[in-house]
Amino acid sequence: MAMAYNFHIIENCLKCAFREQRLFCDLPNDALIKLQNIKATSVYPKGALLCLEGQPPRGIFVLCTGRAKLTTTSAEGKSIILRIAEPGEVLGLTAAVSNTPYEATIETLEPSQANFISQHDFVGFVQEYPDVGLKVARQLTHNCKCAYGEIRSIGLSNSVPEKIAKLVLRWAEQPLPRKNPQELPIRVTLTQEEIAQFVGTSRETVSRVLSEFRRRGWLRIKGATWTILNKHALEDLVTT
Amino acid sequence: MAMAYNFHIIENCLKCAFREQRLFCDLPNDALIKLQNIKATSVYPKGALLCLEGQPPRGIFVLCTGRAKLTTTSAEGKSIILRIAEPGEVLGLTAAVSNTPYEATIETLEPSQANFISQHDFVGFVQEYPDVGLKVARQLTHNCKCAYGEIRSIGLSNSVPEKIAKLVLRWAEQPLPRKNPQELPIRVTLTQEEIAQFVGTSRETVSRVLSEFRRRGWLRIKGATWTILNKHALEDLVTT
DNA sequence: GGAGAGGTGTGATGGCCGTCACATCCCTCT
DNA sequence: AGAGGGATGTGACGGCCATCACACCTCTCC
Repeated sequence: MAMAYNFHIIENCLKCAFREQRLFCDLPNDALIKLQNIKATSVYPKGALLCLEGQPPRGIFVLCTGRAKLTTTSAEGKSIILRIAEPGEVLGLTAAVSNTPYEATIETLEPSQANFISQHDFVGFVQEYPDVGLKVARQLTHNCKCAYGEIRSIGLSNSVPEKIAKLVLRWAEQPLPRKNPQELPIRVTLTQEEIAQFVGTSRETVSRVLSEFRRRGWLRIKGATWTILNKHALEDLVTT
Repeated sequence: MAMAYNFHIIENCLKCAFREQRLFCDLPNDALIKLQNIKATSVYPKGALLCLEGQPPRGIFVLCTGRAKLTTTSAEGKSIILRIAEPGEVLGLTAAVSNTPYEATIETLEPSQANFISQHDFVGFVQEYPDVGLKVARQLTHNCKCAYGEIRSIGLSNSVPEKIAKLVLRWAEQPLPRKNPQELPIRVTLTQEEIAQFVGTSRETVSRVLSEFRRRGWLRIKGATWTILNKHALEDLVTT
């Protein structure tokens, strides 16, 4: 996989190009220098596990590059996706703040870079810089909102097609560059199995629903690139 | 309702008997004095609405006495309970911190007292006292955990009986004083309709499941007082 | 005390979707 | 190139539960 070679590591938080757009990293210089000192940068391949649900908190992760999947698993091995974390998010916060076991298992969906901060350093960092506390609160509200959205999606939708349409439309908010105004291309890196875990259904049902969407000419699927051909139809399904 | 007469209002946060047990109120004296100045105490009857989902945030509420129900509603009027807030919780935080519309509609389940703090005062309060930021983070992590628990409950359970058993067992963690060691009495103030909204099912199904629990001799229901007669059987249902 | 509203119990029916089963397709690795 | 594992498509079947419908019960409020 050539990926490893053109993967760019961000070593220095102060010079990070994304610094200002990112929730947690847009800090005053003195705080950022401290961050630079206490962080440990790591690079993970796709499918790496950053932490495991139920384990005592070791610290937090600032996701610099790549996306990660947060899942929780039941006793009988069934699991559900809580959310997909985007670059810039801080992971493991709930556990670190309340000093309780990790709520979710975090798995990278792509080759990723993350800065780890130990529990001890993190607590000191928060206490020393008031700005950091605010960022922490922001990230936590984001987590809450995602969770509430998930509850709405799972609990209030009537049918699986509706939930899947909802999910696809959410992904369509960040589309790929479009060539044809009628067509809305998006990139989907989740497997059908993962989509099933996201909407709380079975893999087979996802397959069937997507077939149906294609049959009706609403969607085209070619590998990881999906093209929404009839956004309106999908929206009608949701408004139900 | 005689309730109105023996309802005790807590006027002074500094002298509040619960001060130390409560997440948000266990603050240094100077912060508490400030809190005392910016808060507006109100008393609400049962069924009062503190805020409405989708409205711009006006401020936060510290729930001093009573419990409240947080719900979110879909376009077609179906609604689901996000959680039941207990005395001492801070409500409306997600909205206030991120300055976005309220995520939920908050309705009192009992006659309640709440201290309101306006958006403006709250922001100042957080910035002035670092301790407050920490408390805010704690409350937010609590919200997250509740939400994740709800997602697990709705998304990972197979059957409605399982979800209801889970709910009943959660309530059983704070039982009423028990007379008979075999019997575990709990107080349930939710209607079957509300229970249905909590577990994402229909009212009729809740009724049927509870009937079944009674028929098997696992549960006795007399008004708002339920008695768990066979905790083990309920737990077996959940372990599935 | 009677009306009316809100909460609850229960039958009948039908459809969605979970589960099992298997075929196919598409990678990746040797 | 062939093997093998993972991802996907699709049929058959059956059960759970949403929905409709209605009776009854229990409050509250004139």
